[in-house]
Amino acid sequence: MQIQSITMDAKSPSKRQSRGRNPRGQGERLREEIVAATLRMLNDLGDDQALSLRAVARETNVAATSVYLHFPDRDALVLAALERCHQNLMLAVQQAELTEEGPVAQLRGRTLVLGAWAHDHPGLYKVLHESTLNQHADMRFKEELGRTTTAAVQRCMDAGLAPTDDASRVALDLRAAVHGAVSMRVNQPDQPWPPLEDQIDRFLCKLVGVSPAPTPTETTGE
Amino acid sequence: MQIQSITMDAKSPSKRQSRGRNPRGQGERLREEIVAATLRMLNDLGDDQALSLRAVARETNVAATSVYLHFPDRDALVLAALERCHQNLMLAVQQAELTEEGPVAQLRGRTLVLGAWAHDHPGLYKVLHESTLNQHADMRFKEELGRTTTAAVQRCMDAGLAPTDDASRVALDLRAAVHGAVSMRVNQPDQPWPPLEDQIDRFLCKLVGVSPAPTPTETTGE
DNA sequence: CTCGTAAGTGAACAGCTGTAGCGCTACGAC
DNA sequence: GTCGTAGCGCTACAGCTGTTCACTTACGAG
Repeated sequence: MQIQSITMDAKSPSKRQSRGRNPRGQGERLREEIVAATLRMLNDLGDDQALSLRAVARETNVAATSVYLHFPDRDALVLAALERCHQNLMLAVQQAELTEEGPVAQLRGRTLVLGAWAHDHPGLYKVLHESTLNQHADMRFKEELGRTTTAAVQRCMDAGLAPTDDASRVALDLRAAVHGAVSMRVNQPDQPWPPLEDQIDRFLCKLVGVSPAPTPTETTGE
Repeated sequence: MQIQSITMDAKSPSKRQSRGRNPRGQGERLREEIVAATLRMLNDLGDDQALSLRAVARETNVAATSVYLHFPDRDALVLAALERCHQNLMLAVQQAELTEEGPVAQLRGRTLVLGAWAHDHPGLYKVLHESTLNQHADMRFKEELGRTTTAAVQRCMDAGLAPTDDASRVALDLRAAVHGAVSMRVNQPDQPWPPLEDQIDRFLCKLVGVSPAPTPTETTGE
């Protein structure tokens, strides 16, 4: 039903502020603007296939062909944006890990921040983890998330704060559960979901076997 | 100026088998064929936005305009197909539930079948649960899945086979975890995932608190 | 056989898309 | 002041899309 042909050309009245060209040697700045616009639009759309190179160019106040000065084609643009996007996410997660003390609080912190990030950037979360790009493009950079999660779980086990087990398997279970909880909320934002924090704490408790911070009941002393 | 009627559509060699029109009163049969083609293509694409009405018409060997005899517009077509798709899924789940005995086996059976269905129809699973249609269209028919899952969990609790708790909350946790596990596999099919069955059994055990059938290790003697 | 009508077509409109090739223009070293 | 070139724009092509309207064909009741 949605009409998306709003005739946004608007060529006559407020055509384009021409954006002023960058000074010599600073041509790479346009690349940054394009990536930023791409991320904004991908977040709004929640689907990479729906993003057109021309729309990105319009949003950047630039001719469509100027995008080709920095990216060989549309797919390369989207991929570059997603790689930057993933970097941002990993940075947030790592920062959360650094500000917490103790392996359990660190695992909990990084997981909560991941949930919060998804809540703040639902469209990007969708594109990053649920777009068909995952099947057709090389997104190996995403493996980092799996590795660091496993490491965080392993640290809990090493400290005796979680029952020793196959850390990568436990981490996978946790990741799946959290991704599922986040995905449901991202895809059906109007549903009356209970607090994500509580759900994550339950997953940490039941799947990993740690007792999340506030009430530090001892684990079974061994 | 330019004459643009050069395209010609490849009319001569292998255009269309004409499909033969339906007998009087059987016009609804085309509707079935169109829905079936839509589901096939959605499963291949894994994204509703990528499906074009014209492509569906081509796949059905029918003129594009003939689709409008049965659906008011493209979105209505996709929605009708997804509703049928959901019916099929629910049918499979309910059948699995009927062939099992005992609340735990039933809960396990329905969950495993859901996972198997997603494995067999990855694209449809994506469209059904992860497409942007969820945000823009009315897909309330999906609520059925939540209700029946909660009911299945409740039956386990009532039978004393799972610790009594808020059944809808436990069911939501289970659903989230399973959806996450399935979603990761569907979106990155080339990753080396461990068996889904085992993961589901762990979720049933750790999140719901039941002990899945085959190896009947006793619950902690009480 | 006649003929209303159910079933399906064809052409056209207005818009969108990715991409190629060539053209411009203003900055800044000289 | 000159002038190479970095930084970007314009036009065009070939193709796709959803949707509308007028049109045809063939079935089957009478």
